[in-house]
Amino acid sequence: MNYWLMKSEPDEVSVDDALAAPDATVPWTGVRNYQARNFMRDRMQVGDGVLFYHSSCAEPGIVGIARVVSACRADPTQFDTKSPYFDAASTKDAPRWLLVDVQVVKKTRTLGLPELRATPGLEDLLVLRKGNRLSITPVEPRHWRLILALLDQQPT
DNA sequence: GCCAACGTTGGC
DNA sequence: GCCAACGTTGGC
Repeated sequence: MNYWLMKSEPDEVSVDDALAAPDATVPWTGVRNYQARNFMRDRMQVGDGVLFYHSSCAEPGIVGIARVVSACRADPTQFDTKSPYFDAASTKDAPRWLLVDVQVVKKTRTLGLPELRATPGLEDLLVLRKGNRLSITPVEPRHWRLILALLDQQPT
């Protein structure tokens, strides 16, 4: 059992969009970074915990708890010529890009970056590190526990 | 819109 | 394999 933080731009897929989907489950399309892909391929397992994070928006931060509900498989958008995620160099025999299905367990309050940064014990959370751009990052169990506790409290 | 940080590409 | 140029991410 591992824990992850997964970024989504709410303009594309917000936590509300995911909640509105059948079974509150969405295919995590559009990962086009090898390190993030390899996390899904090599280390993610069904049942892993996920922090649903909104990026590139007015209030970036954690907005929900989710879980991984499928093994990784080929991301169909890489074969869709009309998709911004189309990759002409990928083939169906050897798909380059993968996805997993993610199910929202519950929407939470927005735990924004300033509050995350101000929380003792989260200094090493990868998403807070300067220059971090990875859309999928592993989350330490102690960070996971701390964040879940924070989400149950009022903003500080 | 700006820009720092990082990833990718491609010439050599 | 090196590394400069370029593209992307994402907070502000």
